[in-house]
Amino acid sequence: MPYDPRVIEPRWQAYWLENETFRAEIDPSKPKYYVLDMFPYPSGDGLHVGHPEGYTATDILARYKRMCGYSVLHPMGWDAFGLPAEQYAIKTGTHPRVTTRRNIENFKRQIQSLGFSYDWAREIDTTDPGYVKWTQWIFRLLHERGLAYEAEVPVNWCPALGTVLANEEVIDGRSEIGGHPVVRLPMRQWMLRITHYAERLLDDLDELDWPEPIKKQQRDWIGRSEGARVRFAVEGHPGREIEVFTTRPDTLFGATYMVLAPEHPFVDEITTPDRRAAVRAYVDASTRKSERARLAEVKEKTGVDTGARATNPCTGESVPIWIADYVLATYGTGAIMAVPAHDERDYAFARTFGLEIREVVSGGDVSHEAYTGDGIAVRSGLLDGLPTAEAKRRIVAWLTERGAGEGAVTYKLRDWLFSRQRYWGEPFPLLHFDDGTARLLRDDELPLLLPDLDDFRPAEGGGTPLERARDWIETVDPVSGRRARRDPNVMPQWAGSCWYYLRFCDPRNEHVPFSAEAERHWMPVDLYVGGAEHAVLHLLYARFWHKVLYDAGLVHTREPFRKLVNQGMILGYSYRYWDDNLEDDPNATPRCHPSSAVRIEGEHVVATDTGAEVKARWVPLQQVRWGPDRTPLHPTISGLVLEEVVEKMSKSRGNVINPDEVIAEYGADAMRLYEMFIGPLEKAAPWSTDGIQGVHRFLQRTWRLFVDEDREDEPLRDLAPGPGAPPQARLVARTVAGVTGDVEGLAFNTAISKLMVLVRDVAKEAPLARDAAETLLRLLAPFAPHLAEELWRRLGHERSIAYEAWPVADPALLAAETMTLAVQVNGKRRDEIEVPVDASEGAIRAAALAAPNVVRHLEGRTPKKVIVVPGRLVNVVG
RNA sequence: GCCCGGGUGGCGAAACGGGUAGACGCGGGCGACUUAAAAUCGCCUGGCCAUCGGCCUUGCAGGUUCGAGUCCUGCCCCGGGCACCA
Repeated sequence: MPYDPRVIEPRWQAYWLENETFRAEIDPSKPKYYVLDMFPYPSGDGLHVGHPEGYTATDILARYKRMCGYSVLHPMGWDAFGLPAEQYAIKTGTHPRVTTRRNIENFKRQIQSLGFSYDWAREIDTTDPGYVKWTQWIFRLLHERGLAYEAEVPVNWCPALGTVLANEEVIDGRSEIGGHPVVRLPMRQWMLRITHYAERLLDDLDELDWPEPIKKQQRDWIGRSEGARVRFAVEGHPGREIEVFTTRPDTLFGATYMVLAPEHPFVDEITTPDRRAAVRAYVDASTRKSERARLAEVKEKTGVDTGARATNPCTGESVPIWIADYVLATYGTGAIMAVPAHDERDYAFARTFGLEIREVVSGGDVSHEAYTGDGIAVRSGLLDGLPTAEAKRRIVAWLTERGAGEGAVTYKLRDWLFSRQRYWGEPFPLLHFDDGTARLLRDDELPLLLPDLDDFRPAEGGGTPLERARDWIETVDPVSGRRARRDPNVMPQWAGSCWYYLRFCDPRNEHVPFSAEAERHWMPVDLYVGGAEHAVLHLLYARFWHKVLYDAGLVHTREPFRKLVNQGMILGYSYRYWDDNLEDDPNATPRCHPSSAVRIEGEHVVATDTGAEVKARWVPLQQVRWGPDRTPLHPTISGLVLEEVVEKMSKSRGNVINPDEVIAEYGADAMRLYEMFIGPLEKAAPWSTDGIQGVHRFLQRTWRLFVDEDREDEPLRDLAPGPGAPPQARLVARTVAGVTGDVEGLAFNTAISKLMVLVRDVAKEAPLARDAAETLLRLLAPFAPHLAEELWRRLGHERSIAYEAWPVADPALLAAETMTLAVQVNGKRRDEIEVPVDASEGAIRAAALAAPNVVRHLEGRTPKKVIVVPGRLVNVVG
């Protein structure tokens, strides 16, 4: 039979499942390796070709490590709470549980059809009551440790989604999901005190083998600033002091006014009667203003004078106190000392309102811009003549001595807003009483499950969906018999993904979230692969929970993920043209234009000939007609040339590739191979329908290397016993060494190219030897496991190839007898020489100078210098 | 605006401490097999000039070096992150 993945792949997938080939077991005699994928949200669209990229990479490594003798933990599960199932429920009335179950089944079928070596006995679903129980248990732990609290905070309210969002989920004043407008509103919410862990979250990044840009993003997000807190007495309000945070205490002598955030608690109290109306109007306006509106006005500073004044602790000078929304209530102390000469924002503000700009650090020209660099302190009393660093030290000591301030560290990181006004999430495991107290549920009361609803919209009057379940919300505490209310909020989707990697260690435990034994054996995760979009969100939250669990003695490592790799996105080719049917009228007969006949004019795109505005249209990949020279053409409009664009796959662009179709046509092994061959794992690259042909041919060629398709009964080819001819054995050894190095370095694309060379050349000169054949299959097994298993079986092996030993290259075979050296004359390659590997430098030099093209290019000159680079080349300078 | 990545053939890419630029694959060309096509196999395929051969070429312009895709300086373009954080 010719190579037919449709027959052999399902057969081996069934074999692996039946035999539990990939069951992970604690085996103290072996080193362990935990290789983890970021588990997916099982969406209704099913898998797209982007998912299997990371999954294939981790699978290759898992299979490789098993063959190297590791006990490998390689699990898969579902991050199954989330918005889409809930929105689908609102539209159709289908319970999210039903949608979720259906989507999981589809995802699982698709993932299994790729032949990944997951231990399915460890499958996790974050919506499963057996999992929710422990997510709630960990929330209780956070609460017990003082890390969960309720607070009335200004939140990011998204009216379209009907919920609040974490700061991290708001991009440019719009929701990350859907791009809906977000406004600031004060609301009572659950918060997690991630800020308590800011320092450790920052410091422990150093020990992690993560991409530097990701670490930097986390460092920037945490945003540590070193400086000082300084207290300014408010005049006429004895005992009242405004505390500010500054990174430049050395500029204190240049503080010519102060600014409070409009939300600052002192505003009402200190505002003078004549300023009250103006201040109140400004505060009202700025609370109503959306984050987006505030952002749009960054260049124009606004603010009002409160009429109050404060005393500069250094100069004793009286300075005015203003309020302005360029000072953020949520950072530092919500108040600043303004030093317009040395801060760009204060400078702009001072210019707008005619406030004094006083230079206290030399080095710039403050008459036309703020000078923010270091310099020598001037007009600063005790600091005069000191460089910036020294001046900072001196003034902090001075302030500390007088009790007017002290050195301080501040972070940009805010506490984590942890409640959502939604249905499909984990309920908070506690009861609220009328007196404002609350009781966390005990172990035997967990999990607290969601009530059933048939309407999942927010309740009337601004309530959450859960408030529709009156008899669930209104209850009686079985412990005290008191009337109680359940919390109407649910946890955000991040909750489940904050600890799933721990549950994978011991997924069916009913008594604890995971046993100490399992955690101690498997943790930390040795390799974690997923998309870079989780750089701050998931990865920061999970690290935070992990540290809390560490402090509680439940895990033994400070960090959960030792090595992190971000796979690049798989992009798609889309095909574009333009028409003037701006209203999308289905009955219109629009004028169509190729991209070569339009131009961009500001925000709009117009046709070059008429100047009429046009709109982009996409032709789905399957409908594109191919002209001569592979020119993409519109399927029906003759002569309309389409523009090929590489972009993110999306339904609207018609460039989505369905893995099911790829597998049906080429098989899972080809799909796996192509996903890896397309380029380096970390890099984004477009999926090419032609490209997969190349790896498919490689698999067919491999098949024919073993199976004689020309004969009627298609037998296995005769294999020469033993290691084969020396050149063959050397090629095999070189490939073993190369592929091993590439796999260790996650360079799967080059590993595959080396396998291609091996298959191409291994039987070129001599018939295939048995040792070479078996080594080839073992090298291929992690990449194309179905084909490798099938041929391994046909070679007469009873057991799966999955636990065969990974081959080791014989060093004797790696060493060649002669080597070819390039010879350059004045840096340009002119000839090459063949010399024994152990040739002396003198012999190499002589051979190089004797090479015909070298003689010719030297034109009789005596070489000034001959550089011999061992094993590489010779450069003759003359 | 600031901070990260990244620019190498028609395309995806390779080149691991500066040492033969373009491995491997796609696409393309030529040939073999075939009544024919597909499949398969073999050869060629960075550009320019050419008889031997030579010149140019890793976004652009410089520099260091016997030698630069790789190191340094300045600039251009693309992708991502942050965005009044005092």
